Amino acid sequence: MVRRSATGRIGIADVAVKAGVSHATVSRVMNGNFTVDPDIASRVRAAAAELKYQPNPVGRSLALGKTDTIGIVVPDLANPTFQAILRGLSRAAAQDGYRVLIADSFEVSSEETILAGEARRRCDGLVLCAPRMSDAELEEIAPSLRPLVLINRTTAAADVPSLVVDYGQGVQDLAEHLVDLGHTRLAFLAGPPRSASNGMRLQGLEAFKAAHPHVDVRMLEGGSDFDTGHEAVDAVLESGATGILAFNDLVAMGLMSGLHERGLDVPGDISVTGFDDIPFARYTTPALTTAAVPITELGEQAWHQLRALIRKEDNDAPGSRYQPRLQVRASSGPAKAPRSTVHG
Amino acid sequence: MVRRSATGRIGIADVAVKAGVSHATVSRVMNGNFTVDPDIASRVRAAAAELKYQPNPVGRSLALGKTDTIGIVVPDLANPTFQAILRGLSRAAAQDGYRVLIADSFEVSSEETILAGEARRRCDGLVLCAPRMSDAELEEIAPSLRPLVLINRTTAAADVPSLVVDYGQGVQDLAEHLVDLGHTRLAFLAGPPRSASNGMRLQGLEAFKAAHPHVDVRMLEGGSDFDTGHEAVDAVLESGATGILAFNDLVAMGLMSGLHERGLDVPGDISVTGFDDIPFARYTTPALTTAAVPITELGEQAWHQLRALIRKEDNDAPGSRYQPRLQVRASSGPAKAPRSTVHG
DNA sequence: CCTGCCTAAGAAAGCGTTTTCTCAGGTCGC
DNA sequence: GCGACCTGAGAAAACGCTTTCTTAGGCAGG
Repeated sequence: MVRRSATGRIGIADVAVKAGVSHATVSRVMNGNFTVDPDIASRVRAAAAELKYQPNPVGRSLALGKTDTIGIVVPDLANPTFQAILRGLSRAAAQDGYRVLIADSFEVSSEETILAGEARRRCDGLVLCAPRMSDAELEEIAPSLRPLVLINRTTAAADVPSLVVDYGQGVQDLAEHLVDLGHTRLAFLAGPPRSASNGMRLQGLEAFKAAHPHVDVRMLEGGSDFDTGHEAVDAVLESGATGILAFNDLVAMGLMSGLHERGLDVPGDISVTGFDDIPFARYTTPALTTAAVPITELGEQAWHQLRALIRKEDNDAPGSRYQPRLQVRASSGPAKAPRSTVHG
Repeated sequence: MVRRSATGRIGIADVAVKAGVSHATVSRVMNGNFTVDPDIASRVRAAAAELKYQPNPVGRSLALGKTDTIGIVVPDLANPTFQAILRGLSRAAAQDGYRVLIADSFEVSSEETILAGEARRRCDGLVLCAPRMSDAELEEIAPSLRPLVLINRTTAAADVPSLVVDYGQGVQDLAEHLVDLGHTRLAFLAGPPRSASNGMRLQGLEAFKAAHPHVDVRMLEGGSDFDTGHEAVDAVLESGATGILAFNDLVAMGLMSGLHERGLDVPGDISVTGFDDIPFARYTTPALTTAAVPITELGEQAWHQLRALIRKEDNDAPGSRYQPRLQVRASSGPAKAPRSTVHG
C-alpha cells in the first residue's frame, strides 16, 4: 500500500517512513553523502526503488538555489537561424545536465524585455537573442539578467559575453565574390529595418562601396522571410542589378522562386546570394551561394560561456566574433552583358 | 539602501520590511487579494515597485504546486516537423501564460523515457513525441506522465489524448495522384525503420496496393533527412519507377537535388512527392507536390488538449486525427513512356 | 572507569512563496 | 452598553527538499 503525500505524488517523507529513517537520511542517501551506514543506505535505496521515488525538482531548486535550467529568448522560432542556435544550445546544455526553457518574443521588442526577465527568474542563466531591442533598453536590463550571454548584440555591462557574427565582413565577401564574377550592378535586399544584424550588413556594404566606387550598389527594402524575397522580384528587376545580395538564405530562396516563376534563369540572368548557409541552402536549385555561419556551434559556445558564468569561473574568452565563410555554389555565376532596366 | 536576502535577490521579506507590514500582506497584495486596506496596498505596491520586486517563481511553484511550465520531448530538434510543433505549442501556451521546456532525445529511444520523466517532474504537463519508443514502454510510462498529450502515437492509458496525423491516408492520396498522372511504377523512399509514422505510411501503401494491383510499388530503404534523399538517387533510378513518394519533404528535396545533379528533369523524367508541406516546399525548384499537414496547428491543439487536462476540464475531444491535404505543385507531372531500368 | 572525541542519524532551520489560522479591534443589533 | 459578528492583518504552517545543528552512542586514552 503506497502512501501518498498531500500533492498525490510520492515524496521524501514516504521513503523515510518505508525505510524507517528520517527524511534527512533519505536525502543524504539520494545525494550520495557517505556518512550513512551502508546497511541503512541500501535499505533506503530499496525503499526508494520500490516506491519509484524521484526527488521533486522544485523543492530541490528552492533548497539549492538553482534550477539546472537555462532560458533562451528568440525573436522568432520559425527562423532557421534561431532554431539552429536553440539546437546547439540545447544539445550542449543537455550534456551538462541542464535543460532549456524557450521564450519566443514573436518579433515584438517590448515583449523581449518582459520575457527575458521572466525567463531569467525561472532559470540559472539566460541566452538573449533580441535583435530589435534598443541599445538603451539592453544596457538597462542586461545587468539584472546575469548570468547572461548575448547573441549578435553587445553591451557595456560587465561579465556579459557577446557572441557576434561578423555580418559586415560576410556581406563584403559576398559582394567581392559577385564583383569578381564581373557584376558591376549589385542590389542588397535588406532585412528588417531595426534589426541589429541588418545594421551590421549595411555597415559592411558602406565599407564595400568605399572600396569599390565603380560598383553600383542599390538598397532595397526587405524583411527576413520567404515572402520578402518572393515579393521583391519586381523591385529587383527594376533595380537593373545582376547580382543580388539577399538578407539571408530564406529571402534568397523566396527570390529565386519568384525569378523562376518569371522565367528568369539563376545564375544565367541574375546571380543570387544568401546568408547563413542553413541546411536547405545546399539543396535549392540551383544550390545557393551564401556566407556560412557556424550557427549550431554558436549555440554550443553560448552554453559554454554561460556555464563559465554560472560556475563563476574566470572566463578568459568573454565572447567571440565569428567570421562567416564564403560558400560558393551554383546560384552565382558570371555577369552577362548589362541589362537595361525593365522600366525606363 | 536596498536590503538583500541571503540569495542576493530581493525577496518578499524586503518588501514587507520596507512597507512596514508582514510578508503575508505583501503576498496578498501581489496576488490581488482584496481583503487588504487600500492605503496599505498602495504602500506595498510602492515599496515593491521601488525595490523592483518580482516574486521568485520557484518559491511560488512550491507553494502553489504548479510551475506554469509544460515540457515537450522531441526526437530531433533539427527536423522541421518538430520545430513547427514546438512553435505552435510554444505560441499557444504563451498566450495562456505557460512556458515550454524542451527536451531533445536525439533519436535515442532509451533517452526518450528518461527525459520524459525528468521533464514531466519539472512541469505541469507534457507533450510527447516519441516515434521510436516501443509500444510496451509507452504503455508503461504513459500513466506516470499525465497530464500527457501524445503526438502520432496512441496508448490504452486513460486520459491521454493522442494527436495523430493520418499518414496512411496521405500517402495513399499522393500515390493516387501519381497514378492519375499516368504513373504505373512507383517507389516509396521509406523513413527510419522503427518510426511509428513510417509504419503508418507503409500500412497506407499496403491498402493502396490492394486497391491498385496493376501498379508496381517498390519499397526503398531510407531515412528522414536530406542526405537520405540525396544518396537514394541510384536506388531510385535502379527501381525504374517514374513516381517517387519520398518519406517527407526533406528527403524529397535531397532527392530532387540529386536528380538535378544527374541531369534528370523533375517532373519531366521523374515525379517526386514529399510529405508535410514544410514552408520550404513551396520554394523548391520545381515547387514540391506534397501532403500538407497542419503541423503548427497540431502543436497548438496539443496545448489545448493539455490545458484541458491541467485544468481538469471534461475533455470532450480526447485527441484528434488530422487528414493531410494533397498539395499539388510542380514536382509531379504526367508520366512519360515507361523507362527501362538502368541496370538489367 | 571516566572523560573526551568522533561518528552517524535525527531534529530543526532554511529556501521564498501562499494560505490557513488566529486574534485584535471595530460595528451592529438588541 | 454589552455580546455576537465581521474585517483586516499578523503569526504560523505548508510546499519538498538540503544542510546545519544537535545529540546519543561507541570507542580510545588517561
